Amino acid sequence: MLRDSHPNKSITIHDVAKAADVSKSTVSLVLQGSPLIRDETAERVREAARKLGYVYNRRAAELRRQASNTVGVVINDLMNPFFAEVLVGIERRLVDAGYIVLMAHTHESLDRQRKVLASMREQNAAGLIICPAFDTPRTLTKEVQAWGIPLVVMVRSLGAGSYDYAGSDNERGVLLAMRHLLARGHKRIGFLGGRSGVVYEQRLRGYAGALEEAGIRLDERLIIASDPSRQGGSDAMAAMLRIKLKITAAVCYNDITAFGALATLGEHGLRAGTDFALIGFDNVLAAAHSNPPLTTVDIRPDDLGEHAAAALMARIENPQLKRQVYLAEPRLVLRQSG
Amino acid sequence: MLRDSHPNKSITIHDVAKAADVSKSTVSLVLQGSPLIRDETAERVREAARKLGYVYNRRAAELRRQASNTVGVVINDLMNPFFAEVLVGIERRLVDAGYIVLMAHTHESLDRQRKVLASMREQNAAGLIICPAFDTPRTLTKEVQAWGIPLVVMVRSLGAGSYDYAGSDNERGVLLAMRHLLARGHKRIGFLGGRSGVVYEQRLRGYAGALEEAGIRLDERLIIASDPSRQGGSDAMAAMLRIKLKITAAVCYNDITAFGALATLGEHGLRAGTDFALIGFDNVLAAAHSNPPLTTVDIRPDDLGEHAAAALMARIENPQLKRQVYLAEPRLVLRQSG
DNA sequence: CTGAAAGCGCTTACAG
DNA sequence: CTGAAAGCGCTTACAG
Repeated sequence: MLRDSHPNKSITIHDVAKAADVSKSTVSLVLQGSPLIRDETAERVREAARKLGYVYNRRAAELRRQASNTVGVVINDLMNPFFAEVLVGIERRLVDAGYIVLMAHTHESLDRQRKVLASMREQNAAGLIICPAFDTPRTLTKEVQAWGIPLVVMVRSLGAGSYDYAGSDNERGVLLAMRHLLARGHKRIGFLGGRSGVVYEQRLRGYAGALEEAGIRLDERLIIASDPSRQGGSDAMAAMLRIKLKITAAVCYNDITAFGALATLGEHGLRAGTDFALIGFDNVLAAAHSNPPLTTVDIRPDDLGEHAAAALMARIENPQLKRQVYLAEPRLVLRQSG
Repeated sequence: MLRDSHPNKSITIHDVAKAADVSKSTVSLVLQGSPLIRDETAERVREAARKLGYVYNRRAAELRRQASNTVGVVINDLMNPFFAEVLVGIERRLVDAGYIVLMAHTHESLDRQRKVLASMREQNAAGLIICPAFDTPRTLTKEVQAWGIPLVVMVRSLGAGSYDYAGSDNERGVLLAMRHLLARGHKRIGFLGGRSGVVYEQRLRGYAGALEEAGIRLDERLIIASDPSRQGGSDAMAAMLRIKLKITAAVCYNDITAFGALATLGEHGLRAGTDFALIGFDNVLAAAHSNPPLTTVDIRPDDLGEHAAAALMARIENPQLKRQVYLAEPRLVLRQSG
């Protein structure tokens, strides 16, 4: 069987050199497209390489050059389409620039996060993009920087510090959503889902700010915490309906909690947009096709990923760069739910 | 700034050896936990390594050992949560076994697929898991095998051949869904969404088979093709409602097309489960929380990913293994939509 | 324009 | 139990 023979595993520039009757150096130079080599020689070398089925061993080259073209990206919740879309953006930008991505999923496990980070370090990653798991110690950024590896933190800020960051203006996003609801005459507006973490706090701040702006006193009972998941959103909406506080609208922690809320509304014979106004956050692809389509705060997830990647590459290019921060400017997308 | 000094980049076993006053060989042996080294010496070496902040350079080791602990996985549609879940399963299994994953996204682009595959080859991947982009030539498996790289194809079969494969019994899945609908008395059942590809053909075969089993003539007009996306499902459902053929139920190409269909139904004031019976395929996480919750064919996406990973590792261990095929056994999950 | 030599950070026979 | 030497597949001064 072909796969047993590993036919090309043993073919190196040395073999190509012999075949083309030149030195290893010449082969290497040709491979790098160096203008130092005469066209005729170069062609002969390329021909030999082709004929032998030579495969460049990039890792060997990188070892020698003390370089790396792999970037590690660690995601903690790929089941949330938001992160899948961010990842797509990151990957696209990185691959276009000639990098290749080492991807790891932590499932919010600090332990796993620690392990994959160490692993990526051993793999000599040129840089790291990480959305930290919940409860990640803030010292993480300093730690990674001490490793000498360029880092960009995304989505979940890790507090003050001199690390690069790509996220969104969460406070303003919720503020926009709230203003919209307020302008439509809603008085009793809930904040649905989510429970903790910086993102949660920032979004909640937007909620509080909008209320204050409108001169409405914040009623703690209208803030219904839950897991930041579909199930959580579903449960939170059930709780909201149960407490009967004449809530007529809600902004959700994120789109997936909103989807869960939509499901619960449906089970109660209610429809967002007519019986209740519901707004999500993120604008994942699915938001345009939920039932009903979700009004939400758009922070362009894939674009966010691209910015994270761009920041990392800039940092790799120039470690001296001053702190880079990308904050997606939120934009309210009106659809049918609210 | 710390990141500029790359403090550990230069520390090698050579430095550790000097510090511990032993040879490089000894350090290497200690790092590998060899029993050949006296405890006392080993401890001294470990201490020195710790003190110096030594980081193992796995790639150098792999170059020397002609080994690799990275596995490439190429996905073509990460925006479909099905693939995100499959990827999670793959990653989990692989990382648990000590591998690290190189991940690439092709967006159904053959060109990109070719590039990332070549890139993974240069990176000396120990194996490859790929869900081929649409229209991938069937020769791909032979090509990759000729590279000497263990391969498992997932989800989209590439025809007959001696490659390892992880997918699902699509025909039977749809058959189960159809039988359920038929048993509920539906006569005019549509097949919604999707357009081409093996998976499409297999699922359609299940549709046709069930009809035949029930003695119902297949009416081509009830097969409404579309993009295999939410938008496609939405459009397909709109078309289905337009043609007024008294269709009372449908099975969808997959869950995301079903989600789109749900949205269209909602826009028409209809609700799946009462006004129309709708069944999806895949059972992505979101299916449990759509509005209404989606009855669907469960093929346990993350489990499928784990099986793909397991098959690859088995192949890496033993290239002589006979062909491995994992076909997820579909199971109908009854929820509210149908 | 091209070749010989050294070296990237490891491991692995081979001695002793 | 430990060390000296060779080598994995490359690149890069340095000669010529």
